[in-house]
Amino acid sequence: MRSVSIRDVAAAAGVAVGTVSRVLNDAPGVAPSTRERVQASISVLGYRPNRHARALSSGKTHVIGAVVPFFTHPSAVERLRGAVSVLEGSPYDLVLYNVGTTVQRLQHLAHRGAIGRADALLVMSLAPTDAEVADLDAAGVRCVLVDCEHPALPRVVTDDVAGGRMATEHLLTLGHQRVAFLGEPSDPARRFVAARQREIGYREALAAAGLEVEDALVRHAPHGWASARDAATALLAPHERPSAIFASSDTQALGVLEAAATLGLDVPGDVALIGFDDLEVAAHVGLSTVRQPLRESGAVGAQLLLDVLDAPAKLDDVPEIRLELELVARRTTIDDRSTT
Amino acid sequence: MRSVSIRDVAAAAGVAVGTVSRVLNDAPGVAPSTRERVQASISVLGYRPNRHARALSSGKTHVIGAVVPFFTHPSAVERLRGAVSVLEGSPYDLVLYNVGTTVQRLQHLAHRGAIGRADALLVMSLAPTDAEVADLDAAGVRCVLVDCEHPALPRVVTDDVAGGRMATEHLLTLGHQRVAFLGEPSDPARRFVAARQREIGYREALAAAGLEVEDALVRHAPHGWASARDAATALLAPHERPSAIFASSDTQALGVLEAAATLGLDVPGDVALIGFDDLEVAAHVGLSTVRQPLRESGAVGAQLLLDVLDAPAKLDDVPEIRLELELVARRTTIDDRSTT
DNA sequence: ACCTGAATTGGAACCGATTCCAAACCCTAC
DNA sequence: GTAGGGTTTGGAATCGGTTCCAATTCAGGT
Repeated sequence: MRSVSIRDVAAAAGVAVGTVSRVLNDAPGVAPSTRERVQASISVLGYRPNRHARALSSGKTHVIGAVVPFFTHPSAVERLRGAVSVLEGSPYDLVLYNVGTTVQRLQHLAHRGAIGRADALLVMSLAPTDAEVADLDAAGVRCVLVDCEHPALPRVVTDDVAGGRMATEHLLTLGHQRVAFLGEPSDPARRFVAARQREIGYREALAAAGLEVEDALVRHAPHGWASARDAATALLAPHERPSAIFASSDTQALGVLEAAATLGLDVPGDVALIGFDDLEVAAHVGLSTVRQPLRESGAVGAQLLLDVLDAPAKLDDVPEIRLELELVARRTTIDDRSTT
Repeated sequence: MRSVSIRDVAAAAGVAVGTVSRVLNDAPGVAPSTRERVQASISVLGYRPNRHARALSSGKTHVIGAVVPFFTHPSAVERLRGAVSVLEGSPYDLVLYNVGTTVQRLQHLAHRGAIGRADALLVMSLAPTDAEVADLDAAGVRCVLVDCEHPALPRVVTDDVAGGRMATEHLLTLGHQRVAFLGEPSDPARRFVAARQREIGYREALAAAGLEVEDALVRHAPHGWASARDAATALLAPHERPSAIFASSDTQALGVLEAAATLGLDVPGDVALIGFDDLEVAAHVGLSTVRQPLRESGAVGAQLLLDVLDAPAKLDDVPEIRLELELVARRTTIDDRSTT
C-alpha cells in the first residue's frame, strides 16, 4: 500500500537520492549511463513522485486556482472552458473555486483555500480589493484577472460600456424610440460591474440620440432566467409598453422572450429584443446579441497567467488585453419573416 | 515573503509545535487556557497552515479530482455543477481533469495527474478498466462513478436502455411508424456506453411494437451540433423520409432541428423529434426529450464520495444509486399550434 | 507525606521530495 | 608524477506539518 519513494528508487539503482532527483527534473550533471539506470529502476518500481512532497520542498505547487463567481452561469462556464483548453497542455492542474453567493467569499476563499495551495489564481468577473491584492502579493501568489480590473494586475477585459452602446444603437437604428433596459442590481460591494457598465453604455447611446431615459423603462432583476421573466412581464404590461428591450445578458433575454410569449406578444413585431454574451443558445433561439468572446477570454487569461508564471520577476507595466465585441443581429431584432 | 510556520506560532505562544498542531486539528488534550493562547498567536501572526506540508505528513490531501470527459459538453458541465454544489460545503477542493480527446487519456491522467494529488476521484461517463481500478486501489485513491459502471466501484447511474425505450415508445404512441435513430459512433474502447444503450432501448421498443429496424434509419454521428445536423440532413432527404427522429442527446437534437429548418420541414408536422438529457436549452426551443437528472447525478455522486471517504474501510457491498428518467413532451413531438 | 493515574505538554522522528556543498573521480597538461 | 579543472555523485539539511512516546504537572486517595 505504501508507495514507492525516491529512496527506494535510489537504493534500487544504487545511487543517492540527489541523483534520482536530478534525473526526475532533467537536471544536468548526470552521466548518461547513470541516468539510464535510474530511469530503469523508476519504471520497474512504478515510481511516481509525490506531488505534495515536491510542492513542499520546491515551493512550486503546479496548481492554478480558478476563482469563478457563479459556476452556475453559462458565461462563467464558457470562460472556464477556454482556460481549461489552455491549461490542459501545461503542467498545471486546475482547482475550481466557486464563489457562490456572498461577496465576502472571495476574501474567505483567497485566504483559506487558494492561498497556500495554488501558485497562481485566475480570477473571473470579480474585482479584487486593494487589500486582497496585497495579501496575494505577500503570499507570492500570482494573479490574472478576466472580465474585471485592478490597476496592479494583468487582465483580460472587454469594453462593456461600448457594448451597451452598440446594443442600444442597434435598436435605435432600427427606428425604436422607446428602448427599455433590463439589468442586474448592482451588488453592495460594487464588484460585479459588467452589467452596470452596459447600462452606462445604454444611457450614453440614448443621450447621443437626444432621447431621455425613462426611469420606468429601466429595470433591474437578479441574474437568472426566472427573475428576468418576471421583471419583463411587468415591463411589458400593455400600458406604455416599450418597443424594444436591451437585456444585459442572454440569460435574462431568454426570460424576456418567455415573458413575451406568455403575453402573446410577437418578437420582434410587438417588441424587439437584444441580449449580451452570445451564448450558444442565442443562435438556437435566434436571439440578437452583442457577442463577447467568452471562451477566448478564459483562454487568453490562462495563457497570460502562464506567461506571468514564466516571467521571473514582476513586470514593470501590467499588461491589459482588450477583446473586441461584435454585434450579432438575429431574428429578435430583424424579422426575416417579412423578407421571405 | 516567507510565510509563518507552525514553529513561529509555537515560539510566539510559548508552547511546542505539537501543541499548536493539536490546536489546529481540534484534537483533545489541550488545556483551554493554552488553546486560547495559541489561537491568539495564530491570529496575531496571520498564520495559515501549509496544505502541502499537511498533506505530506498526514497522507490526506483534501482534494477530490473530477474526471470529466468532454468538459465542452453541456451535460458534463451540468453534472459538474451538481458536484461543485455539494463539495462547496466540504473541506475538499475540486481539481478538474478534462479528458478531451483520446480515450487513452484516462490512463494518462489517472496515473500522472490525479493519483498522488487527490484523495479521491469522481469519474464521470467513463467506465474504468479493471487495470485502472486496480491501480486506483493500490494507490489508495477512493473512487465513485457517475453515469458509468464498474462492479467494484460505487456509482450513480441511470437506465439508458429504458430511456431509449421511453423516447421511442413516445413516438410510437403518437402514431409514428418510421422512427429514425441518431446516435454516436461507439468509441473503440467501448467506454462511453450511454448512447449505445439508448440505441438498444430504441431497438427494443421497435421490436416490442412489432416493427422492423430499418438500417437506413439508424445513423451515427460524432457528438456535437454540426455533425448531427449533417447526419440529419442526409436522413431527411426527401426520398423515404422518417416521420420521427430520436436523437440520443439534446445537443444532437438541436442539430436535427437546424437541419429541418434548413430543409424547410415543419417540426413536428413533417418530422417529429425527441432528444435526451433535458438540457436547459431544450425548454427554450421546445424540444421534447427524456429528462436525465444531470445536476443531481453530480451532486449525488459527490455526496456518495464524501460518504465513502468517511467510511474507514472498504464497504462490503458496493452501493449503486439509480436515478430515474422522465419523459418531457414539448413542441417537437406534440404540436400545440393545432390545439390553439 | 506519598503514591497513582489522568491530563497536558515537550520534542524527536518522519512524510518525500529539492538543493547545495563537499567529496570522489577522470582527464589533460605541465 | 602530479597539479588543476571539470564532471559526477553522495548525502545532509530543509520545507512545514503530524504523530507518538516520554516527561511533567496536578489532583485525589490513603
